[in-house]
Amino acid sequence: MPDTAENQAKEQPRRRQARGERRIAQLLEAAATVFCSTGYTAASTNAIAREAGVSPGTLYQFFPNKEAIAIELGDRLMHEMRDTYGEALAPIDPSTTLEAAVGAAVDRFISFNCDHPVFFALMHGPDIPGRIAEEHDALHVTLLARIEELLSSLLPDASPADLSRTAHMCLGLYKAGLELVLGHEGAEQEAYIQELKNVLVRYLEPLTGGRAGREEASSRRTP
Amino acid sequence: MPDTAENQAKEQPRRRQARGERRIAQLLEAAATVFCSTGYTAASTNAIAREAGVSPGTLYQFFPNKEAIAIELGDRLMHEMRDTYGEALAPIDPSTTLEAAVGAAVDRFISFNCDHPVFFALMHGPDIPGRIAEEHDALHVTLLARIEELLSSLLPDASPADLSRTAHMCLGLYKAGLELVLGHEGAEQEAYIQELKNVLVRYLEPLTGGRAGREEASSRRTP
DNA sequence: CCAGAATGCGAGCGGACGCTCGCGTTTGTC
DNA sequence: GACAAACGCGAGCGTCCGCTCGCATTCTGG
Repeated sequence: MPDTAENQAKEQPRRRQARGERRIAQLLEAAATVFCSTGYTAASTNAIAREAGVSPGTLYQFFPNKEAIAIELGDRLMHEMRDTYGEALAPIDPSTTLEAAVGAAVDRFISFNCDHPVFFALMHGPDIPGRIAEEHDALHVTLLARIEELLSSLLPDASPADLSRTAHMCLGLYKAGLELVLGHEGAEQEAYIQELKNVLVRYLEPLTGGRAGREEASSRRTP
Repeated sequence: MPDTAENQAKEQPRRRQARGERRIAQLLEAAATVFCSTGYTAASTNAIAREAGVSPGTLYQFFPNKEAIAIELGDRLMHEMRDTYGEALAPIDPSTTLEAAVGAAVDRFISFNCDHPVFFALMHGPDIPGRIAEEHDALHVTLLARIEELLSSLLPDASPADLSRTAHMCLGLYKAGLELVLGHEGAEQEAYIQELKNVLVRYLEPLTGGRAGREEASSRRTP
């Protein structure tokens, strides 16, 4: 069964011109701006269209409804996020310090969230509709699994329940730190990043029993 | 100038019957339920009235608008909160352990938030209108000042900027832990409370330089 | 017991917002 | 150049929701 017009109704039911792709990118960028400043529910499709400099009708030429805009935006962010956290959490190099590992992971995640503030806005609102929440949960679960995997190499004698709880704590602590980091700029922002790293390192350090890294007493005070 | 009908227009412009006070309490309770399950913006006044078993008109007999409901609810929570955190953060007893001080404060705050889940719902939504955000900010600032005061006795040689940053971190960490605590029940919830305490103690311990409490190496592992 | 105030009701107003529809314009294809 | 399809527009439809209004019922002071 080759690609007839009927059976691919869900994939690309419509042939896009280059202009259309540009409009889509433009609309997604505008949506990101509006979502960032007002949140998902409070953002009106008319406002998004206005921000993009097009009419409401044009917006609905490319998106079936408001939710689809957030879905598509979320999808694209997810892909970038997967790349980023792939880089951020992949190396389980046992020769590195806990401090260095945490520092690298935090730096990558923070830079991603600073580059895409809409990610935080979309994932933080309690008002997001079903589909986005599902995707968020999916990413959340994947992230937790990855963190658990990393932690298991640091804490081989922890029970699965403890491991899961510790992973949840790490992610929650990161989110809390992220909020503070995004709320400041320049030197103060850098200071909060360092504090976040301190929190994570000091939280995890006593759990390792001196297994990871050579220097144990190196993260005492912020220089 | 005694209380004529004109000059007290903003205080009690209307004499309430006992029935009215009951209705108000009933409506606030219903509002708390609805706010908890759907958030502020998504909550409709008709839904609140329905939850309370009264008509929309009756609701507007006692509240001028939707915002006023949240304001009043917020005000009552604020008062209870002030009492609670007054108890929770008041004793700066220098003879107690850092661990004990953190543990006591966390326990009191957690129990307050568990008793009034709507507090978390109202304070966490990014959709809250002006007045509530103001009150939230006011409480936030007061809390931070209180935490800073406590920290200054623990870290006498820290700069004001460091003190403020540390206080912000502590509050952020607490919020993160609270979210996890509220998301679990029973033994798992208790475990998260303990983890939250561990995070705070381990974060603050290295900063004290061994000033508070007798035992320094007592909070290593969760029993 | 009665006048007036407080309480209670629910249909419905006004406006905002998601989304549609008809029609004109641009672009790709032969 | 001609035809179809994709693009673009903006007035406006349907709906939902905060809130009002007129009227009935219950309470309270004198």
